[in-house]
Amino acid sequence: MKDAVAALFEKALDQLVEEGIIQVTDRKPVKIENTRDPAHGDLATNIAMLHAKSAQMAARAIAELIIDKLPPSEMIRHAEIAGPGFINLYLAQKITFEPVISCLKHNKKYGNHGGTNERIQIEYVSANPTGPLHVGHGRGAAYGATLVNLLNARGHDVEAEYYVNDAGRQMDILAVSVFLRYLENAGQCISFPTAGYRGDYITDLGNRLLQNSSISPQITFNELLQNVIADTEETKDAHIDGLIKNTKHCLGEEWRQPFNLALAAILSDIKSDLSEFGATFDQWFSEKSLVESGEVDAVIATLEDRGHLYEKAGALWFKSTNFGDDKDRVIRKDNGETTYFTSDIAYIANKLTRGFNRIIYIWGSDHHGYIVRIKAAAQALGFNPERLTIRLVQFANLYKDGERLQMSTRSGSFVTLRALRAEIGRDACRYFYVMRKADQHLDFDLSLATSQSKDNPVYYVQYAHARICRVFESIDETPFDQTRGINHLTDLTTQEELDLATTIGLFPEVVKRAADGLEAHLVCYYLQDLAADFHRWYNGNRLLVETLEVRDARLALAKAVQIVIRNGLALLGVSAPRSM
RNA sequence: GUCCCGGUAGCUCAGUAGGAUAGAGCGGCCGCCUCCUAAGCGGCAGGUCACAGGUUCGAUUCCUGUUCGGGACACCA
Repeated sequence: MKDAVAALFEKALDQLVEEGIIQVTDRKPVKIENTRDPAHGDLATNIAMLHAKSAQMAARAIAELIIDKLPPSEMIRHAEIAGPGFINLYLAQKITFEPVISCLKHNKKYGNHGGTNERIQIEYVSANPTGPLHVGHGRGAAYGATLVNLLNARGHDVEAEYYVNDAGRQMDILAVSVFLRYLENAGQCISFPTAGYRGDYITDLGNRLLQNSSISPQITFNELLQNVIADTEETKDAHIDGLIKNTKHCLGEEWRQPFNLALAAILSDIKSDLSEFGATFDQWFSEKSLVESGEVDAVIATLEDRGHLYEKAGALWFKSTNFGDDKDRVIRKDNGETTYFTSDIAYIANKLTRGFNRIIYIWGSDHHGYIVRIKAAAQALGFNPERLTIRLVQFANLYKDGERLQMSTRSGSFVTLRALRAEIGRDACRYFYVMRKADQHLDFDLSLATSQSKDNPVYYVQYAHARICRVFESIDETPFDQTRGINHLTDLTTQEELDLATTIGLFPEVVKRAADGLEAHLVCYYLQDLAADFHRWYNGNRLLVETLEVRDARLALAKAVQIVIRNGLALLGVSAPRSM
């Protein structure tokens, strides 16, 4: 519709130039904007001001000429010059209600856009499977899941993926932690390493290992301590590495039992947690599979062939400084092990050859230093780094009773996502997590969120939906006739009704902007605006009036609001309750 | 030291492809239920958009500098 209006202005401008009335050396495209203030009409354009300079005329004079040449259209009721040279447009009332009709027609698809043929992969959460998800992961999950919905609504072909870090040292630490709890459960006296994982879930896993495994229990903790440096603050890493080495040696093939048990149990917990949270994935990609398939070695060879590697101090380095990084990065340590970064390079290579036009990563903001690095790797492998988009999510700070809660997976004193959901519910969780810009700190006040008070904006939006449902339930005798309602929409003349229709019309644009800019929070603000428009209208006007034409027109408008709220909340993964 | 993110109402925050009188929620004050859910609505008060330059017809928005706050900078994952 805006495009059609813009075309009218282009035509008028063309004519003025053609007739030589104005000379424009720097022609700019016409932009039609929504007005912020109803006093400025429905739409506005600054086209006259943009050309004032090159035409060497006053903006208001140009505006006058343009309005003069504007081709007649039934869309525009009135055009006027305002302020320094804006042209404000008042739409025909019929046009104002067009979005309502469109919304009723498309229903669940209202707000969606046509297919773009763009294949996008989005990777999110990807937390190490070393423990349950905590509230910090929750934000990435909520943000990523909402983006998946938004990008789908935008018409892209989206694939969501979780990268499982099931290889590497952290997993070894996990396995040895479980094994030590196993020994402890078996009655041995152990001293648990400082660098081990300490949560209760580790003890539970140790217990399960004891009950289900076929590990021969002769191994003693003292054996594992052979030649291992003492566990002090300075040597805790070397200490646990020694324990890992000895445990692997003592257990041999059986090492896989604590390892696999822990991985399977924790991953399955993460999967169900995310699923209950409404965060879905098309693919769970294993880091281990990259190692086992030889892709890690292959990518090292490729980098070697391309001349991006060198050796120094016994380690193999990637010359990432050639691609803007501020220092080179180790690919293979002097002890022969590859680093997590090496796997990441193999992973990005794998992703980039799977046919996606665009690859989106959602990372915790503490990873911001890796952006340059991963793009450098992509570039070194011959790919265009522009295909990668990396979005950082600031961790959420959790507050309770005005006090900030400390979180640490290692110490076990963290608050899990599961616990958070249990306390405040999925809806409030999902909404709160994304209502702030992702790269901003989020203070998550548990006391406030658990209070279930009206301060919670999610209730405000849901309440509007529930109210509309109740209205429809209260219809007596003559049922709602949508066609009759649509035919009489122009009977609705109050400012509240016109505002609502206009706001409904903004929804597809909001979806587009939010998807294109990866800004999920826009949906929250939009829904709060829409709900506010509705509550204002509802409060001052009775919907179920005697005159059926007016009643059904109002019901048609209310139904459109209901559809948009439902669709908008669905994007956020929040339910639209029929009653509250 | 280098690099990110930010500084907008008492508080928490929206708002930039540059536009008109800068918005919302909460908190404060004053009102509104014989009526489809008052988990709601209306009104009032509250601002040198951190500071200083620059670009522009026009800057909260873009550029530069300053300042303050948060974070990141491993042969860790």
